[in-house]
Amino acid sequence: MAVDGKDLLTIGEVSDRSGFPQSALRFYEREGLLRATRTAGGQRRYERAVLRRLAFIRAARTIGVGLDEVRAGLDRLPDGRTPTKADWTRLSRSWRGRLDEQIQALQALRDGLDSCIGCGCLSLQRCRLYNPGDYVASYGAGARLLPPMLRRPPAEDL
Amino acid sequence: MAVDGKDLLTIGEVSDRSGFPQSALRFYEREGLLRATRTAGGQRRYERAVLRRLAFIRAARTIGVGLDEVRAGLDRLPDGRTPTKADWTRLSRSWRGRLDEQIQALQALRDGLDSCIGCGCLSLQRCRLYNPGDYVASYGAGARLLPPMLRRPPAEDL
DNA sequence: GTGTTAGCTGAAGTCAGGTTGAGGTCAAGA
DNA sequence: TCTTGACCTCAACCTGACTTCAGCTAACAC
Repeated sequence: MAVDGKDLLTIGEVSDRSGFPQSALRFYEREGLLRATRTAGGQRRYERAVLRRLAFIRAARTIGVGLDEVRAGLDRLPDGRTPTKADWTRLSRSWRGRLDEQIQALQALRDGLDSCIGCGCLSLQRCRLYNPGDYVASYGAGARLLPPMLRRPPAEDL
Repeated sequence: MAVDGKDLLTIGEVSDRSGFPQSALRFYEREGLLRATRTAGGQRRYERAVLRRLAFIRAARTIGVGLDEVRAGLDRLPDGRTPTKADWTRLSRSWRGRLDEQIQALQALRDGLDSCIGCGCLSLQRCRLYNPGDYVASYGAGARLLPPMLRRPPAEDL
């Protein structure tokens, strides 16, 4: 494990410590989100800093940031030196506003639903749930507001 | 349009009035969410009630309900008679709780982010953003909390 | 040196929720 | 009747984020 004093990690170790499957780590490397050195035999060896990078990726994915954007963020990290806390903080600060927007969008939806429950309208013209606001509507018909991970199994009382 | 007094709608009319592309209407029919009668020549003719059904589908999709679950909901509508407002209300009431849960999950995420910003930690062990609560975590690694439609283009200050 | 476990690649598959295209048919107005 | 726009089917394709598989090699413990 501790090889020539450099303490590099195998893909299995990175997988165990980060929780990402090895397949995802290889995928992220292909996609340019991670880098790894190789042994003479071609196996990946990761620096410890990759764990922080993966933490960033996990956090970004959790709030719905796409990989393209994650890559863009990671690409702005300083090239030569190991990123500092301040670098990571700068990166994550912009998510706060994004999350706020997402919460507001959902709350608007809920309010719309409240105005529908009881009237049973779901009117094509008037219902706020059917005709969400501009922000939501601008993404076009059929778009998904919420992802699989927040979906529950069908409610019994439906 | 008004054929033998029954006032059936063509797929084009349903598309125009509902906002769903014709391709989606055909897809929903294949998936068992809609039904249509056919003309002698095989063209679809829809009853007006399909518009309300589509309103339900649109609303459900907007809050992130998958088609499987939408179908399950629609299947519970009374078979013989035209659904009443009360039927639709019953169907949509259960979404309220779901939306509340979704909003709470996002708020928890935001609070976690707040505790991270400034410390720049993103610690694998401690960071709440990296290790979201049980509800979220139970959906497994790599899951997406938020969908494309709530994603903004990359922020300039990232 | 041998066995076991871990790792490699590239291609293909998965899932949802549809869209797109080719090639052909129907319905309605002039 | 003719024409033109609307409609039909079936199969293939799309996006995003990965996973899975087959067939093979590396690393390490004994």
